[in-house]
Amino acid sequence: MANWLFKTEPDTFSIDTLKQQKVSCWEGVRNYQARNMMRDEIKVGDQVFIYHSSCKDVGVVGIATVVREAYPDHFQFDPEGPYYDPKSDPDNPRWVMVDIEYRRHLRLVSLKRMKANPLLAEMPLVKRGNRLSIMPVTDAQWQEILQMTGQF
DNA sequence: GCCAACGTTGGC
DNA sequence: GCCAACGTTGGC
Repeated sequence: MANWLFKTEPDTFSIDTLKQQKVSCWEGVRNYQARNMMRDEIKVGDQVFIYHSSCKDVGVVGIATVVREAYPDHFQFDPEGPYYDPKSDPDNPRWVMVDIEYRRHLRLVSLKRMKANPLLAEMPLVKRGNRLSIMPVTDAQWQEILQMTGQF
């Protein structure tokens, strides 16, 4: 079983939204590296840290689990929507999404604290300029971040 | 296939 | 709102 971190802008979709919906698709990923991870590696039962970006309290805010593996992201075919990709072929969709289920909130683990923790130095998240919206998290990193919440 | 221009991401 | 860093695009 693997662990992941998914970034989201809470103004668009937050951990609270996910809690309300319980299960949600993770649409709108338009980056090949992130897509490949969804398509090839993310499995049902994998654990996911939800991370809030571009907001006041940037950091890890909760946990979800994967409940459905990669399937075509239909938002790529909606010309009215923000995730439209005119170059994607309906017979061979370019973009996929997975479904995740809300598990729990966590006490915020801020990006600032993660950057200051040597044990997390290898996370793509804390490396300068990294913009991956989906990234793998090692077991050690997962445990360390849980520890940093002070809840466990 | 190179690479400059451009658009986007995302922390601050 | 600024701007550095990155990915993508498109001319050649």
